Amino acid sequence: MSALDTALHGLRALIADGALRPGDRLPSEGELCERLGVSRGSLREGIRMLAALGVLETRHGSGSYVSELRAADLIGSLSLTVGLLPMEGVLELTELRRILEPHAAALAAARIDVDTVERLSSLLDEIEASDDFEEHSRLDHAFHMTISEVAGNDALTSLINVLRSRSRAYRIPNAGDAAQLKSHSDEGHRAILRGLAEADPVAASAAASAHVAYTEYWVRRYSGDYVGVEPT
Amino acid sequence: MSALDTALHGLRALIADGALRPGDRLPSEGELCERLGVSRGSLREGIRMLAALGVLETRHGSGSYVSELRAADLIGSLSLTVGLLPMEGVLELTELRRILEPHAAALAAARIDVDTVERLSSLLDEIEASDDFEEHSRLDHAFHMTISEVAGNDALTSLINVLRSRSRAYRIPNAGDAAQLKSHSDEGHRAILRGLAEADPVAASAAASAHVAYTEYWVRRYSGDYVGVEPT
DNA sequence: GAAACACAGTTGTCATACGAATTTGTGGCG
DNA sequence: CGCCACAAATTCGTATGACAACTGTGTTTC
Repeated sequence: MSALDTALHGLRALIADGALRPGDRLPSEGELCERLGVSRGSLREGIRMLAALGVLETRHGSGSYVSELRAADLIGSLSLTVGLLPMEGVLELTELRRILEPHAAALAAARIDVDTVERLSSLLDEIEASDDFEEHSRLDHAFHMTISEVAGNDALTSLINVLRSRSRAYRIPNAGDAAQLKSHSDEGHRAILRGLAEADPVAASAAASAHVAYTEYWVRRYSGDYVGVEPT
Repeated sequence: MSALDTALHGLRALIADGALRPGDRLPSEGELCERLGVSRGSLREGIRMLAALGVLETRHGSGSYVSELRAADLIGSLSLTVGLLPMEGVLELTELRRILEPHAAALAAARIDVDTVERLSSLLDEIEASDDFEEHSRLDHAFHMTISEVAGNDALTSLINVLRSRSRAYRIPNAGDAAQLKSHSDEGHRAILRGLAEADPVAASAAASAHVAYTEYWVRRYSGDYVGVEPT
């Protein structure tokens, strides 16, 4: 077993066994080196790996701490890497969105309150008025994230966030296509909001499903492997 | 910007910009240190972080390589950490399973062939005959993974695998409860398989949904926050 | 009481050295 | 020529020492 494995599994075991709980501070690097029998370099590599996965957080001059170990945070650690996926991988993720986003919309429809509906509505006003790509992307993201937050499952929200972060990065080069996409997207948003406002999970879910499917259509179209007819 | 950030973002940029593609070997650590202007220690910490996230793979004496960057692999990197989640987090994940597994079952029902149905059936024979916890757990896992593989989306399979790996770890201490769980679980498996064999997505999905819900019932029951009546 | 300071403890970074594994080059042999 | 054995070079793995940067705390000073 390599020194790195020793450090990694040693640290993980400290948490798994309950010796270290969320929020706790780890012993200093020097002490951990002695206890685990590895050099400081190997130990630090192990700490970094767990930090990359969202399990540990290190503060310069203070120490390393066990994170709160929320499912949403661990899932969120993927956001650093999904941006590296090639196009084929993005389609797999879009399929996951097609499952999760309608579900989130249905849950949200059952739980949403009037104030949130109002906030989403004014968000759509802004979106429709915006013609700057960056701003539009930001507002669009806020709209969808608000919905999944209302759904009430943080892990679900985080997962949707990770999945969306990838498709969101694309900018449609053709101006005509971009305008068509925006127009259709605006309609889709209104349809989702109608479902939410009427507390109709089926309608909200169906609208969200159509919305993701439309996104997927454009991803396929620009990734070159599109086969079929244009969506209506 | 810290040296570690420099190394991490430098490496990530090499991949994001296309200078390094899946399968490529990275320049040696010495050369990367010069190019990025950081020490070998800091560089290695960056490499380890990307390795933990499934983006890089290092082979002793040979070099570091860009992974295939499959969505399934990146998602699979979570399996090291989900085992550390406290019980509340597990319930969030079970809710995700309640969304994903029925969907996978529905997809599988539309795509499954006779041979696979036969294989699943004999797998269930083994499961029902088994009374060893470890073996039962392994076979149960094989049954569910086969279904999600048939569904045809590797990212979905990997995600379900990660989510299941957590709930699977629990052993029901009470012998009577364990027997009841197994009996009910066996029935659920047969119901799912019937849906698959009849190529009935709705039936398969409903059976999978009930199966996950039953698991969730036991998780809640043993985590102490169960409120409600027993499932039928 | 509040601000400024000094100090100990901790992580961040670098440089160097050597061990361990792989890859490559080389020479000899059939 | 093809193949094998062996040595050399390359590369990652690990350890050590040193110092900078930062944090938290207690103390001094006004």
